[in-house]
Amino acid sequence: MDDRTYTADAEPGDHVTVAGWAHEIRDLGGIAFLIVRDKTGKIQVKFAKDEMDEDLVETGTNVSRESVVQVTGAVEEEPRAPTGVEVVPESVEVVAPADPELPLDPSGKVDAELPTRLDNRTLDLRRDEPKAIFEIRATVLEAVRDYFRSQNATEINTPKIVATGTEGGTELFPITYFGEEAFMNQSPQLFKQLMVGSGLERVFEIGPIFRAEEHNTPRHLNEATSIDFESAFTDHQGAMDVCEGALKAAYAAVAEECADELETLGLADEFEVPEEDFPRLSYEEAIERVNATGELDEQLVFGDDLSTEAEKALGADVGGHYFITDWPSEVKPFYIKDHDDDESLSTGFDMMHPDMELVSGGQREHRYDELVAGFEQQGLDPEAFEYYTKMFRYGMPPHAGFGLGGERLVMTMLGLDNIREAVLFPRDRQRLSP
RNA sequence: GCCCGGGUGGUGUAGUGGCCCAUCAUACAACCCUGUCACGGUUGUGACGCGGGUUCAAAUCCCGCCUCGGGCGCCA
Repeated sequence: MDDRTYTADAEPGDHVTVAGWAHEIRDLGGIAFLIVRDKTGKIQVKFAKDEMDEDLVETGTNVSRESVVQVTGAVEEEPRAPTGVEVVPESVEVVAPADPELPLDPSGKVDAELPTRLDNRTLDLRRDEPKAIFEIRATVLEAVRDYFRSQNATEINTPKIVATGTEGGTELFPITYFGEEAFMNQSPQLFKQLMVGSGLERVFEIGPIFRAEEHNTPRHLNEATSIDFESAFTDHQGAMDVCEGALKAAYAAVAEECADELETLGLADEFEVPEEDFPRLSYEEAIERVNATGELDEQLVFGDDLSTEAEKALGADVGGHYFITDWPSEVKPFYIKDHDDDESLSTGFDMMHPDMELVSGGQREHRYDELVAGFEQQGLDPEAFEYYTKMFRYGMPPHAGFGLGGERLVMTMLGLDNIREAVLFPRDRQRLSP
């Protein structure tokens, strides 16, 4: 089967073997057409009943839809065929038959709802639109990886099974580890920080994170892909620069390499690579701007977190990606450093898409005494994190970084209405299988 | 965690007390059709999430369960 020809590569005059799925069979009486679909597209196979071997015609026109078929024959130019060429078959083999009743219709004549599609993801991904999303997702991940490498960062992989949580706050999935209590990690935060104090200095990781929150929204997952970056000898401004660069690199790569996929998703005309610098609004400016929109019933005051409603009002007002900086210290976790000249303000930042939060980052607290004090202030036991705090006693440089939600990046980039569209097999409150 | 809203053939739907042994599309089966490209035509197959209740009468109203989606909180 290695010598098969992709349907997109079949040229008139070629003698080929194409293999793929029976997309559709149209029997017009004396003539019938079998449409074979593969990764690259579709090609029509013609059966002229009077002129061809009866068994051949029988096999070719009685295949059930979505069966795997292999067709060998001559490729002919044919203006009446959908792609301008068609295969005149010499042999047709049903490699793997499909049951006639399909749980969803890959030809797209009848829509299926998301849960049905996720239950039958394999069949769903025979359709062009979901397939395009994952081709684009792969391009996004490749682009950010290349970008981080160009920024002299080293790719790392940190443990997903851990003894203690990262920030204490969010719910963790407990597991049993050889009889001991353990958890699925909610973030590589602490480990990537340990690495900036190592000889690697500047690192990134693209990997899964696990959060046991029982939220049920179109923008949350219980297993998500986190795109993390952390660097020694930089501050929150430097981290924001890299964050912005990574996001722009992802958009640029998709614009450059995924024209067909964008076309499939109906985004060819509207897709834009952000060119301008992302505005960096301080938290204080942000709440003032939200209040000025008049969209909210109650005015925000300093110290309030931004509600979903507030985020949307601000996003609509700004109209593109932007940062919110200088958050009040108390709303950010202990490992975020406060400003030296104003301890009530942190160096934490969020990067926002007009529709939702994409990134959270900041300069980290690298001073041992302050870090341990931070643990205590948040009611956490520094002893439990000794593996982490200890390393701050042996020369931990100033550093900063961020975490970017991979699925949210793809979701906002493509205007998907549900984050589950951006994961092959999403894990959410209701879904553990497939 | 709190609060809403749903579950009707394989898939997607219509149907708010009798007009429903349930509509339409697609699928599937059979037949007809020599250029389809959502092929077309004829005939047929196939469903009210589960349990209880109200009523002369329940897909439709009520209760419980199961299950799914969404909003908020929180976050990436």
